[in-house]
Amino acid sequence: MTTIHDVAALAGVSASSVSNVLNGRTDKLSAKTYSRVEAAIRSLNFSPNRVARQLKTGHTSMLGLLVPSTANPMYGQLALNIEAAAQSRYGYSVLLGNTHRDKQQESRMFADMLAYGLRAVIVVSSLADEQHLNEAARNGMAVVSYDRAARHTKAVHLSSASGAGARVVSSTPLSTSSAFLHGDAVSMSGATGSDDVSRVDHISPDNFQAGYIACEHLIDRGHRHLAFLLPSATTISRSAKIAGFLARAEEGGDLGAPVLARVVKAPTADAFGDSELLDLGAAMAEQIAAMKPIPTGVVTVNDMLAIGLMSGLNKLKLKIPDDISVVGMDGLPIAAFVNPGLTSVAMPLAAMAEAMVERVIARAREPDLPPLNALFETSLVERQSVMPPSDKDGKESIRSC
Amino acid sequence: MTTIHDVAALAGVSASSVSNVLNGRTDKLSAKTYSRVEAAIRSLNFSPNRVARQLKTGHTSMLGLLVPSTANPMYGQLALNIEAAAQSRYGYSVLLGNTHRDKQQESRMFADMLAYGLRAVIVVSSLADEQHLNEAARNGMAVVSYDRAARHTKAVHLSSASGAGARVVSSTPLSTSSAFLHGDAVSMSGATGSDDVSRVDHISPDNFQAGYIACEHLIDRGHRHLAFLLPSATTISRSAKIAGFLARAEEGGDLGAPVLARVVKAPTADAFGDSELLDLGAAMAEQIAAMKPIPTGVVTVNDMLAIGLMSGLNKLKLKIPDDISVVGMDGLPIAAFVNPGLTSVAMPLAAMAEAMVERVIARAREPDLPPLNALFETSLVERQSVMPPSDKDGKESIRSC
DNA sequence: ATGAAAGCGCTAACAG
DNA sequence: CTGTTAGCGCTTTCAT
Repeated sequence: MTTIHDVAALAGVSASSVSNVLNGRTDKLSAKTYSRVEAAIRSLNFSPNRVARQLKTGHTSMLGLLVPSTANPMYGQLALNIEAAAQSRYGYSVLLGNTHRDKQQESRMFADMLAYGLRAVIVVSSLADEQHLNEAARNGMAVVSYDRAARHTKAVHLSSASGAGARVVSSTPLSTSSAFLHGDAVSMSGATGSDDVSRVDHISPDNFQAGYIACEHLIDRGHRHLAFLLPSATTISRSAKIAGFLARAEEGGDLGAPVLARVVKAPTADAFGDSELLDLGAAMAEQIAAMKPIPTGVVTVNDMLAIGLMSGLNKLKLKIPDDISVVGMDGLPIAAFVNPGLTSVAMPLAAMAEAMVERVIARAREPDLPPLNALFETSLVERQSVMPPSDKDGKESIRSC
Repeated sequence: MTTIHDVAALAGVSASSVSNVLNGRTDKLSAKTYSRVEAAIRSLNFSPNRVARQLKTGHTSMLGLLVPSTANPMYGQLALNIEAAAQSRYGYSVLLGNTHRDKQQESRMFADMLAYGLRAVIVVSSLADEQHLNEAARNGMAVVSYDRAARHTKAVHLSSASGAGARVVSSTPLSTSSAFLHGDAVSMSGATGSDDVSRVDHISPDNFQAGYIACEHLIDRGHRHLAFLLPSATTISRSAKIAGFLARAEEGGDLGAPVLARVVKAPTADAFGDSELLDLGAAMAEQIAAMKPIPTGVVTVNDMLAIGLMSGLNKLKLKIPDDISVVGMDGLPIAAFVNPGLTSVAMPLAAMAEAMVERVIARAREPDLPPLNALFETSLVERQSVMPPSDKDGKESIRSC
């Protein structure tokens, strides 16, 4: 391995001069020395050892990324977007960890990253508890958390360098029943005192809004018997989605027609992780089918679950959307290619990815930034999995061939 | 940040003793000193700085992973499996890079990883050219390449620690027309002399076999007009799949009935990457529909392309499998959940991931290992996207309701 | 404008 | 058994 000293020797200067060239300190060298050193660097094809540099400066261009599972296309896509933004805009590389939403693993990975000298990590929604995140932040990590609705958010506009129309909204516009959200979110800080302000930044789709929109779409199409489907593990984002869903349901249909809205969770014993959402959705079809009255419209907490559910329902001879309408959340590309195409609430993934990268790097540089809680707008993308219910009770309809 | 010296001070010993404890050199310390140091470590919650350690030893527990795009569930899954194996079996972390099959990016990422002191990287099939991989290997990297069929393979049995039934076969059993494979693969080494033995290890599904199996399945079901669909960019693995496909087609059907087999590539101008395979498949439906005679069975180079294709065909009023049968390759979980379920040639992903991790770490430790070329068996998983053709010419059939 | 020297936190001879 | 010493490759005062 060629070192800075080899370059120095070849150029006939000292190591410090080479270092100065490497760091672009044009002012500290004569033009001729500078170019002589440059030539030496090129001719040796020298590239400085980042480890040595990091040991000296304490800085590294590496950022941590913790997701539940890259096997879930949602997180695969997110990882792609984050890596692209980090790489192209800041020259950062990403160290990846799959947490499976396991707190042990997550903590261990944080520790690893800390030991590697990383100062910036992006974490995707783990369980409700946020203590380990705060701890990492206290240890000098810049951490931005994805998919955790903030508690008391004011409208915020993100001054993104790319500024690509990423609009950030507060959760209040839809706050009709935001007490639900807040009531639930109270448990978020766990044991920490209420004034132990979180040192982690939050960037998230507006999950309350997503639940609200999904529910509203079904109601607008005439559905009155609704269900919200999710895995057993509770997360902040899932709670917010439920809250939005229920809030809209409470508002009722036309002329205040009552809407029956139920939340159905997988059995707590379910052994499905984020890599097995499809199987879980399929398995839960029976649970839906057994409900009385059977819901005519169901919204799922994410697209993979919806796709699994549709398949399971199909096996049970329940047709989508004829017998049951389904709306997912995520807006995955693949959702357009299942049959029928899945109507879904899309999240602005690329914009959020950029915002997270920008933010985590900014905070690593400037730890005393005021905390950010940014909620990104979601939007409904309509496909073929929703239609009006065949009759008011959601009984199976008779269709002619 | 607490250092080894803080620990040493607290325990009343020297830094070296602490170091010895950290590295488990029980023999070099008295039992009592050892436990005193351990106590100090615990009480300070000390964790050694890996950067400093790496600078000193030259070793890091980080491995590089280069994939085309984690947005393709195939690679998202692979990333998950690799990270899991690396982490749980060796305590390694994974530095991720999305290459988009771009040689520039790939080379830059290799350089980055080298600068970070990584000594092990796993790369997924980039374009045909392998020079940059060899160069990295020459620079002291252990590189294992995924999804590149080896040229002159002898049967190899992988002595995997997990040994979970991962059977490794050579490509020769199916070599009826392996000349095709070899002829194509000749371009693989590019400008390097033939004796410049590749220093990179190869682990791959048996792509020739996969193509062969897919074709055979269609032929067995009575199809005689076949097509093989793929993106414009040529890779080693794609060539091998085509070769297997054509080889089986040449063998013909029952009693030597001739089989018409055509290869259809996306227009070279296509702007679709690994993140847009679904769209590409959908877009290529027209190409298929316009073929004369129209194929009754098509196999695609991967599942995402197949799923896109089915959707596109569907829009063209061509029913799957009634009008056209489709078989994909990869065996993605999601393929079971589209409608109809996609018949696909599955690759033993987890086993390959483990083999790659094991191998890349082994070679990093022992650079002079003989090169490995392991081909893993593929297998057909039947779902609902294949049925016998409705008539010999593949004309659209009339179905009664 | 340039170089000498110190040191980031750790490990590994080598002495004692 | 334990401590002293040197040094991994780089950056950064501080003299010159």
